[in-house]
Amino acid sequence: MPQIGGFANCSGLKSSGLKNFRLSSAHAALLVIYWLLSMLDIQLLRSQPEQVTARLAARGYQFDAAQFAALEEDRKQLQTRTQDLQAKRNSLSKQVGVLKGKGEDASSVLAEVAGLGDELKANEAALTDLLARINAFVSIIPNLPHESVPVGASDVDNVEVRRWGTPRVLDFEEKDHVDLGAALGGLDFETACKISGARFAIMKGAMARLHRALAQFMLDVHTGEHGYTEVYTPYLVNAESMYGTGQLPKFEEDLFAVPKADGGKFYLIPTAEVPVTNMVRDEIVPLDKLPLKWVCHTPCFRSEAGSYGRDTRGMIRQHQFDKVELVQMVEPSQSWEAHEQLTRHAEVILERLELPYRRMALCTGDMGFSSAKTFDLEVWLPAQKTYREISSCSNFEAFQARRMQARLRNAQGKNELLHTLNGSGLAVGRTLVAVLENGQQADGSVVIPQALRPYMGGLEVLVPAL
RNA sequence: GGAAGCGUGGCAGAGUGGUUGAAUGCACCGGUCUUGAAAACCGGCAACGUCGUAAGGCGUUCGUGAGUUCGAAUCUCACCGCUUCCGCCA
Repeated sequence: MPQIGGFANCSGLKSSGLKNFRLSSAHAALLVIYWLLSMLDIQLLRSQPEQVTARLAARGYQFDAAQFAALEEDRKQLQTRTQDLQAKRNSLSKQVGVLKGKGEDASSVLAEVAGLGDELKANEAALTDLLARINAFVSIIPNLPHESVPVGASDVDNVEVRRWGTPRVLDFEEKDHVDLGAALGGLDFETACKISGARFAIMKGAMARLHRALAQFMLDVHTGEHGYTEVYTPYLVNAESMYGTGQLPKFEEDLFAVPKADGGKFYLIPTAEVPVTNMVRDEIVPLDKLPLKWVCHTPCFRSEAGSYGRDTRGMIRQHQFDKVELVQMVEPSQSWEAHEQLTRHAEVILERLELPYRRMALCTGDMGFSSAKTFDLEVWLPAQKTYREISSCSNFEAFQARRMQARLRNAQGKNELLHTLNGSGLAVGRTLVAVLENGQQADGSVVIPQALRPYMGGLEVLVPAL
């Protein structure tokens, strides 16, 4: 089993100064700038602003190159000046030590260094402030799309890459999973609404078991056949982790937060991507441990702010849903091959479950913030007579790794950022929906896919209660 | 919850105000020797940032942050984490 040196040591280390990302002190800001500067390579922003601007424009982000250049100009000047002053102070202080060591008078040197104090302090403060502004500017820039990503503005410009399976032609009026679930007596949204609110579900009996069976099945395939190591992680994480994978600082409103007694807060994970990917934060992974391949089954919590009115019926869009997540950390040269493999790993689940799907290459305008390229897998839902997203498989290249300072030691003994990838393999709730709707029969019963039957005690059909 | 202690480089472990970015050992890399390997010996070996075409210079970092000081791994305060003992609970 892969092990990463030292990550058991969870003592907070460099990160606790970043709490809530409020740059409350000079040093915190310096740390942010030194450790986490940008999700994009800052050198690239400096050396090729035109290309960066063009590529970001393709995904609908307006990069203000002129403002960045101005900030950089100021930064360069201030930083040089500050470091000169620091160097002077250091060397004079050393002289004091030498003189005192020899028992000589150091008062003239002391007077000289005292004169530096105010200017140095002012410069340091100004630099801290400027670096914080640059960081704020740069940390909300999304990743650059890979050159193979189709250019487009929204989901209508996504490109279908392949298609598997043929939707059944039903000779009866199809039901959606809500009606099927109600008739089967296993899906209950009303009671869930009473005890929690909208966008929650209760599953009972064989339905609950089917849900569990799906997760078990997925885990078994990924661990047994695809070479992933199962991992169990916290569901509550700190702000640094959310920052590392890119949910913060930009998307706080999508998250649920839990206050802590000390005034800080935990965030509920919106996906296992967050805890799993952050396992390598501030780590340097030896080459021979790569690739790291993790599979993780967790609940996911999303506020769904801004999606009022969308998918309000049924289990498609919930505040809480289960997902089996695939995560890989690989050498940079391997990440595109890994992206294809990881996507296949998710597709295999759909095929084993006999669910028709298609693979979509997301266009530049529809991709997530951190992604360099994303394939969505969409499963056929008979009741909606359309394909709906059930998995999203992304290569982030070094984007997340840069923020997390997740590195590998290469063959030359040098540290370099590794590449991170992840994908749903699959979203369990939506898979349940797909199994119900695709397996339905005229009498409202649902045929359980062969692959799941061992997990259902041999049960072949879900039958409506009379 | 009460008491005590600890947090230094990949690891172990020195270091209590002044060329200490940090002794020493292990690990690792290169070399000598050897038919080959081991051993022995010699040499090298932190990260990040920044300036520079480069060579290299400079800055920051000893759990995190704030302070004292001309100067902090070393002193003060707060916080985080870990260990041990007692209590409590399973």
